[in-house]
Amino acid sequence: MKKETTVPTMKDVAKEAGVALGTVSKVVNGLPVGESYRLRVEAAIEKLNYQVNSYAQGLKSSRTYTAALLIPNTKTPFFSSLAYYINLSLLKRNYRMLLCSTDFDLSQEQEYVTMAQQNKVDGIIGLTYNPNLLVDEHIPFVSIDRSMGPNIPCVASDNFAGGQLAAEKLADLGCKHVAFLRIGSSLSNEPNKRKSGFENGCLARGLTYEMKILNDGDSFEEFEKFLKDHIQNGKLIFDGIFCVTDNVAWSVLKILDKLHQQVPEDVQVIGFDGIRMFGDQDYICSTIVQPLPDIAEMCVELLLQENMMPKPPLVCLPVTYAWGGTTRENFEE
Amino acid sequence: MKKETTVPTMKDVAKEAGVALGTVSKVVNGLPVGESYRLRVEAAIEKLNYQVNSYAQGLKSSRTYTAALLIPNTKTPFFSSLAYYINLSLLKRNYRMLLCSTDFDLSQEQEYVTMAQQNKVDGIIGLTYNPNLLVDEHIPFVSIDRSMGPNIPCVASDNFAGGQLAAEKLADLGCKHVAFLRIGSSLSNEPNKRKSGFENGCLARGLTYEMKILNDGDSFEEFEKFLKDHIQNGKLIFDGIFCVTDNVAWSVLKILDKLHQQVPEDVQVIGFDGIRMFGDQDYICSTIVQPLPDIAEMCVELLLQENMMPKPPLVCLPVTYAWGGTTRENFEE
DNA sequence: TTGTATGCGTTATCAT
DNA sequence: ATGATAACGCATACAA
Repeated sequence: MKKETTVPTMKDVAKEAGVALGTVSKVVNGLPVGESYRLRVEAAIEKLNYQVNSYAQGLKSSRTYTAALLIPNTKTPFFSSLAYYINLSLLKRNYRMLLCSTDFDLSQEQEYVTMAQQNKVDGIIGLTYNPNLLVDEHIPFVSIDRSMGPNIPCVASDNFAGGQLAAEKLADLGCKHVAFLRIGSSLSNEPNKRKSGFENGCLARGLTYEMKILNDGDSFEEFEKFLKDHIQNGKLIFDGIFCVTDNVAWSVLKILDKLHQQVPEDVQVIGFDGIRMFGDQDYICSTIVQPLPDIAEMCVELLLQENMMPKPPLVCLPVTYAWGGTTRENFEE
Repeated sequence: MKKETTVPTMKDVAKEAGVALGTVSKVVNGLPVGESYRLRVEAAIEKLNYQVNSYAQGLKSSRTYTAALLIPNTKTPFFSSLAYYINLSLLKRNYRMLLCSTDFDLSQEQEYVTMAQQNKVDGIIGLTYNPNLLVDEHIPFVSIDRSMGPNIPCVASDNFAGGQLAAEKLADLGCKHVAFLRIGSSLSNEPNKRKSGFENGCLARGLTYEMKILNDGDSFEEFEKFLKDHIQNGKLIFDGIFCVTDNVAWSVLKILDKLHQQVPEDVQVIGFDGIRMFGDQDYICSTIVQPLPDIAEMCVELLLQENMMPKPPLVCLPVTYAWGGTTRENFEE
């Protein structure tokens, strides 16, 4: 009483329908075939519950209709939303998504790329941190947030404009002396431009500013020290703070609370990313929103576009400002 | 000047090394082979930058070392964390993960299952909502949070114990009259047991309670109405509220704030799931924490265990209580 | 239009 | 121990 575990193949279908192998193949692939034959084949497929073996298919065509997404993890809201939208965009084109969490591990990143190249996927979308990442010429690769060379397109938000927008918003809302708080990799990537954009915006709007840039190992307590050092007579000398991410903003909000500074009355805070509670509800803070659906769509588009021709090296997508409770709704003096 | 896009195969390696095809295969698979041969083959592999074609491999062995994860999405914190841990557990066993977001779409769920059965994956882990989901006998399937039949193991938190624990905690913290707020599918699944567990706990500890159970289409405003109706002389008659998820708890907290009820002074709130800010920081509220890493590990273990023998139909994993600011830290009268 | 035959890259079973 | 050869399931060029 052994359970028959063999799955029916095209050959079985052909035998069942009393037609040739090739005919079945044509029916399966929607190629023209005699009506009566088609019906018989379809009946046989139904009867045997036949499914094409995509591995045999892939072996022939070297197309797998699968793309790999390399991101650090899916726990962090930004990455998990990104994964969500990229999955959606891939699905729209009938592609499946292989998810590869790298946990910021550089060698893991390389391993995944190598793995992905073993003909398992048609292309890779990667948000990676390994500056020496080796990726084969032959496999389509699209990078997020970091330029990886002339032949690999990079998709990102317009981080510079985002920084600028933050400065402008703070100015619009009445700020005079602001701060920029940053933590991040020493790696050269697109999000680093938030700083320059912010400086630019401050200069343009006559805001004076100070910066606190944490090193890789530092904890958020450094921010607390920094802010504490800038309190005079119980009052923070900044009336606006731009944080490099919503996560930083959120930590800063906790610190400000501890230091008895009212937000947004005493000091207004703007973050970056556009993280929402539970993925789709309120914003955590006032923020510069990254256009995740657009980023995803662009990545997939670039990855799958047939003509390898003119792939742009860098695509920056427009960001928007969203109010999230940590800035004034309107400026009234 | 056409770019040669063909990838080297075993045959190329064999030719390069001057050995037979089979020998290369053995080297690649770590089978015993003459030392000098091995070195020559390895050199050739290195030189040609050869990678095994996993599709050809899969065609032979019908093992793909890939599992599919079916979840509604990766935007919601609970699902995205789940995906993260399952990915980790799979990786530990050298399995890759195909991510399938179903968006709660029942037909989409079925489509994914069918797709997954096309020999693309060795097994499926699914958190699904389609009561009529058809899954082939031949493919290993592990369900999360919902029993799907005698042959499909189901892994879940001990939801009943979780509900009970919530009641006990509220009792321990001095509550007398509490409420249970629930929203969820009418589908029969494990999380539904939170209610029974809570009732059970209330009875055991002499708590009186009321319930508000929303229907599928209802909005959270129903909760607001319910709570407003239970305010007497400006004071809520409940001193404790158990919410079926952290998401509900969070909405309830906003409502309570609007109704000028102090948390946890006037009323204590406990959620369920153990969602943290940014995936790994503070809890959103006091909560019953689901053991996601254990759930993931158990799912993968059950999915990949070789001997198909005695798969338990239902595995319930222990939950814990975590303080998250919406309950008192200790009970003092 | 339909059937037949070959090859995709790998593994495994043979002889050698 | 190594080399040749036959499958694996499908697609396709070619013959009927």
